[in-house]
Amino acid sequence: MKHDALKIGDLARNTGTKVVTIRYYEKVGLLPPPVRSAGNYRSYDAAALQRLRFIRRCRDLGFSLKQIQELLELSADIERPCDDVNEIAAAHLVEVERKIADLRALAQELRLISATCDGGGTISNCRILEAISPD
Amino acid sequence: MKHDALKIGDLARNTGTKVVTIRYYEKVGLLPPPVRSAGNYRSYDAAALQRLRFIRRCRDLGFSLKQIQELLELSADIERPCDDVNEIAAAHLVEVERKIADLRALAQELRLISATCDGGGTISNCRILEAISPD
DNA sequence: TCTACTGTCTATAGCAACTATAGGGTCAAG
DNA sequence: CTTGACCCTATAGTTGCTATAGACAGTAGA
Repeated sequence: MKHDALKIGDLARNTGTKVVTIRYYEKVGLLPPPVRSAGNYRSYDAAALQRLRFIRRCRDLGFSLKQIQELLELSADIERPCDDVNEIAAAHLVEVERKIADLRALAQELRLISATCDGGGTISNCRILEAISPD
Repeated sequence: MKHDALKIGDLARNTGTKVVTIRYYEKVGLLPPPVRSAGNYRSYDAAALQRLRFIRRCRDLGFSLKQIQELLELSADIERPCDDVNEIAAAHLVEVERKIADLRALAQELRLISATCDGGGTISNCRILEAISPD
């Protein structure tokens, strides 16, 4: 008795993923092709659900599909040192922190630029465009 | 005497843009097609250089090509109210600030996850993978 | 049983903002 | 007159999906 035969739509609802996205994950090799029902429908088991949940969680954490692929491969090989996982996470953190720094500088500049607008003028004497223009 | 006949490579060096990217900007309508030399080379004038500088500056500020297109169209019409420009800049700022907030939450979670690693273990008891896994 | 409706299937094209590659033509210097 | 740096077009690839078309599967009501 297969109590856990899930259709793609069930998987989608259970993980907050769109059906097309699940098929896309399969195409790029993140999800293994599941068995098919008599009517050629994809039929998933609990392991697939678990795997997709992991993928989605990683996506929420900002990992790229490639990084997730690596994490999944690592996690399949229980002999591998844990440090490999930590390395991926740490590298990602560095990247995220760099992005934050960039965006903060950006926001500051945008605030300055916006502050130069006294409103009511026309483009011909727009201070914002001046501020954006180089030189 | 055309003192300002620039080839695409000159434009590239002067703006820190790759040659292919300049051609791409032309294809998508951000840069007008320039006149061509006898040998069919693109020949730019100072105005084109100025325009490309503006585009690159906006890209640095994180504006999308579509937003830049709007800004360029606005700036061509000197009668338009300046508020239109401010609106684009303000909307962009909101977006950037939202992105920063998201990334900060993310970084915090990644730091927590990474902190659970005591190193030297194997995947079989990897705390990071546990931390990432949903449920 | 028919029919309507929802869900699923494949395959293809599109999005942003480029980057890379192939296969050629142009131009200045040695 | 050949080498090398530059330029040309056109096409395909990248990331992570989303959208669309046209067809089949399964279910519930009339």
